[in-house]
Amino acid sequence: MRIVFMGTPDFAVCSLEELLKSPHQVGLVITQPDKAKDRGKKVLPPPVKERAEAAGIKVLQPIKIRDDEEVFRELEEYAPDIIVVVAYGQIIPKKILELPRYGCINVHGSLLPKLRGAAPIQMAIVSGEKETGITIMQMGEGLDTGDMLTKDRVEIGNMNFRELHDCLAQMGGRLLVKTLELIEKGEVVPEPQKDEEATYAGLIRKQDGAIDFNRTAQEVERLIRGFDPWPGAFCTYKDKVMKLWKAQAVSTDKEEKPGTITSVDHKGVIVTCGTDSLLVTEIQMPGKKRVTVEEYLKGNKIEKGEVLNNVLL
RNA sequence: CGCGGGGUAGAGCAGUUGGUAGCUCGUCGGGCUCAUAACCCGGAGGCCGUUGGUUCAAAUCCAGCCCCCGCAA
Repeated sequence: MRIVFMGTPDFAVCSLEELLKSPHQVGLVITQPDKAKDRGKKVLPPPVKERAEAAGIKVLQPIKIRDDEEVFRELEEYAPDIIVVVAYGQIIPKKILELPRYGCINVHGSLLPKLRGAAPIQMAIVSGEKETGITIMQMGEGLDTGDMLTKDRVEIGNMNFRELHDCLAQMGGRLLVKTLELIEKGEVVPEPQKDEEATYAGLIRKQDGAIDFNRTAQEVERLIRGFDPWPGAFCTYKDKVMKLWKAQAVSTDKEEKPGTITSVDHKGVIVTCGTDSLLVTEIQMPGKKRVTVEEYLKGNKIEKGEVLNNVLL
């Protein structure tokens, strides 16, 4: 099939990669404009752009695809059979959705109708789902509300965000190629989503990583794991921001105020939470690297009885 | 030129009023102990990120470069 690919971050690169390996023909890629990110305010191209250019594919980067006439003309001219959208980052107007013969399909990182929205992978971990997966759907006008075409699932286990992200990205690419095959053969059976079962995972902001020790140790642990490596879960220690990167919930009978450190040794630091306690084993202070608590203690001191505070926002 | 912290022994840190480098852990050897991620004794291990400058003398002062990290986006 003649395909137009729309996507932006690493997550989308996997799908593009699989398409390039497949017999399908990707003739045009649309991605977000280059943005100033990172230290030193460097302007960097989105990962999908880099990969597409390496493959010699034409790349368009409209500021607002919604009312970009030129992009629409290019699309008409290329006349794709289908448009594949993976984490593109902009709302796609109806006239583009309806342009290709098979319309637009989207690779989404959750088992719809659960976790519609921008950050399904992090939120699958944070909200404590046992399993999640990939859903490929026919795009409609609503937010991730289109009919579901195919699904693939995976157990979350103890994966952190990075691990689950990479896992789903690859799974998405493979399922995408398989789905295109089914579409060509006319073997897909679109299944409507049950709106009443829908949940949402909105854009994550940096401050969502603020830890609240009044919550249960399990919840805090999931926040740490689900936001690793970005944006990270953090609190304050001695008036500095401390990020927690690895921890596990442990049961206790202590009655300390949440945030209180009740034990410090080479295995880690035990912090009281609203329910149960958290054994923290890997941390990071500002300007420093991530280190295990064991390493941190070789050159620094943490005293029993000190308190980790919630960051005040 | 977005703001800021940092590169010192395998690891984490101290040392910056310039004067031949120190702590904790680890490691190696020995001892103690029923036992030990415990304790005691002893040893090895650093061209102090890199290049150049100031100086009798630089980890320490000055300039450039490389790399790591926090914030902000």
